[in-house]
Amino acid sequence: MLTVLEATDVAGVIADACCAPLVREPLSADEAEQLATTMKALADPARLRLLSIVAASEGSEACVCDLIEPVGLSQPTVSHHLKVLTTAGFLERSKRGTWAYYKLVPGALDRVSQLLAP
Amino acid sequence: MLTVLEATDVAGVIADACCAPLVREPLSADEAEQLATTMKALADPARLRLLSIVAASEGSEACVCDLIEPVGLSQPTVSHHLKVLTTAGFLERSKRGTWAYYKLVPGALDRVSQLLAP
DNA sequence: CCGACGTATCGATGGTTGTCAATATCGACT
DNA sequence: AGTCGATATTGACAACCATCGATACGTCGG
Repeated sequence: MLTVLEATDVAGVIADACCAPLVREPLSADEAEQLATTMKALADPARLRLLSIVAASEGSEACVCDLIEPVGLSQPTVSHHLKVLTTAGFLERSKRGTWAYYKLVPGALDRVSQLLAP
Repeated sequence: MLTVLEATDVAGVIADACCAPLVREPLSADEAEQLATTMKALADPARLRLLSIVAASEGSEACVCDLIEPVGLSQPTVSHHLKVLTTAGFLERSKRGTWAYYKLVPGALDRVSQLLAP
């Protein structure tokens, strides 16, 4: 855990006009490692469901208590997955009172999408 | 290993005009499982490098012998990763003589890209 | 101040997976 | 047939990861 990466430069690689980075030229070892880290965050069914539930919520925002029952996992496990998604830059956390709200980071998914195809 | 999925319907989910499936409505357990399987194939640095090398080759095609040295892994390991990518629908294999050529499946990456963002 | 509640962290555990060496398979060439 | 070269499969092992129960942390209401 905790191979971090920043939210705004999803994998340190930018798509140009021609082609997506993946198919333009061979990835370096470092680039591949970073992209893989990002993809790993999306390579889990629980996390994908969490993302989609958050996305479909009011204001693309949901609190942990609303997420536990839909995904059918324990509260610690849900908390863990949310942390992974946050660390990967897909979600951002804001605490209001006792509750923690998770919100989609605008453009984060789009950037990953752009890395794969033009 | 060997949780398969077909090439042409990347995750059994189709993007519509409005939103990508991921952000449109909550994914079902099955949909999430299938999408996760697809993403897992892309969540490894060696496989990403293999994909990018194949993509950057003549005719988006390369034989195994050309891939071993660039990624710096053993031949069996490379063969394994190529199989994973093929099973996931990203590559297709064609044997010519002693050599096995792997080629990008047109549109496969694009479909995954569409699943993540409009 | 104390109990109740929502959330995060910790420790343990079972399952998955990336890797390699060894071996099998298959095609080509003599 | 026999050998060699390219690729795939097998078996084993270490590292990683998803999950849970137990617990700690913070915040609100009495």
